[in-house]
Amino acid sequence: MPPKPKTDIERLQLRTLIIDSARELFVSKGVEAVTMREIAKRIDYSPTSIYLHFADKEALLRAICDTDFLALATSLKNILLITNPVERMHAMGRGYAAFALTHPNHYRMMFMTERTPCDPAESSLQQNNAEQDAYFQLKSVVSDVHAAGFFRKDLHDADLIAQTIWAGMHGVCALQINMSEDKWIEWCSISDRLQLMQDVMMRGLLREQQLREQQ
Amino acid sequence: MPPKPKTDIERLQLRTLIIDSARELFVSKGVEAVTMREIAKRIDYSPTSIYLHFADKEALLRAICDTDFLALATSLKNILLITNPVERMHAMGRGYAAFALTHPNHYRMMFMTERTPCDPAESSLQQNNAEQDAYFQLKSVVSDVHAAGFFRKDLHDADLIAQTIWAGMHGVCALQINMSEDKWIEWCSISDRLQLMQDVMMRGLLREQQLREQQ
DNA sequence: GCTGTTAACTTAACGATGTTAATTAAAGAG
DNA sequence: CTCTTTAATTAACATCGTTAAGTTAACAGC
Repeated sequence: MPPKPKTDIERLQLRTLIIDSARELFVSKGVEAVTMREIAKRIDYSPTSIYLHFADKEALLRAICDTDFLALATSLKNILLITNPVERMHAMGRGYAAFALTHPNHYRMMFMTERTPCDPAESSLQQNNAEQDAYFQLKSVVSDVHAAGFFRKDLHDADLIAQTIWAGMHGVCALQINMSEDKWIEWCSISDRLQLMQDVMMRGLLREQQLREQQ
Repeated sequence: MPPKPKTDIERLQLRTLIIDSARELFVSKGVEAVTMREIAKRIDYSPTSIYLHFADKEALLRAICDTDFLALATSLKNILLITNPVERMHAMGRGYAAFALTHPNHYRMMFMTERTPCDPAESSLQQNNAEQDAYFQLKSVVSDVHAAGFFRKDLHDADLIAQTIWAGMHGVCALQINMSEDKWIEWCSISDRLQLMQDVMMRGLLREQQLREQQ
């Protein structure tokens, strides 16, 4: 029963319906449960209809990723309002970890799964937009801390600092998501691990004087 | 043409033949290329024969993992001979990253892939064996540094410290393996990122006096 | 009003995958 | 020589992503 003409709006609605249905499956049952056939069943279409909106499964997953990247940036937005730059940087780390640990499936897909590299040109998100680009948010905060002269004197590259902070938080979150059930390791509590990582980052990056003041 | 009796040695030989063949495929073409049928073709057996030695694909992959965990511990063994404990801890970090980045496929499977948690009871490796357990190696080094009184005065839990160091190195390596092709980020060189992470860890964990001496 | 053309959608099918069931062949035991 | 056991095989199943070939309905032009 296929009526013919569909406005751009209707096409977009169906597209987002597919994405939402796929995400529901994904969140509740993990990435393996996301099959084209199951998605189709949920929205009462045939599996092949999905291919009218997405080139393949990979493209569909990347569309989900895009909305998740936006969700991450959105969840961090309020933190940018904190005036003290060091405190803001600290809060960014906490906010990032909170997102990762409350949405582990999303986080895994975004940062831990092998996937064709994300090209900004093909993304629906705007790079260097403070509302959409979480890396830009982090880099901005790092730049502010640097402009205030709070980093150690040999640290100048905002990208390098941002990527190191990211790596530190990512390391804790990724191990937690992937390995926390592993019986080989006697895991300390995730809050202790997060706190020590943040502490180490601060001590390792900031001037001593600045450390005392934050205290 | 199945001759009947097989000694335990022959059974083990075939088992390791399967593992080796699977690993070859895995290393050269990635985890997706590892199919039961392809493995079987390589060793001139039927696909179902593999199931006489492994319960399922997951078990086979875990067997590969086990040999890789051993390979990691072996590659770090010489580092334990370094006398200065701080230098040893530093070298452990470098050695770990070197393993991760020269065997990215293995590293991904060991630490970045969703898999049923590893139970020490079912592993072929011995926990807390300095030749086989890389985490034990790290924890030993951390304990030595702690015993020497080189950590900051508020740091006492060797597990917590080890897990934080691990998370820091893992963060850098995991982002490199998974995201280094991502065009969204202007990645700094991996050597710079590794060095800053190690630097931050040292500054964040060690007493100031100890930092100056290492300099 | 009839007739294409085209868009939306479906059914059928292909090839590949992990895995199980049923079967065969050979070596040893009695 | 028969019987059991074991290594291995072939056949098959269900499921997956994906493509090809149809089907139906709305619009355009005459």
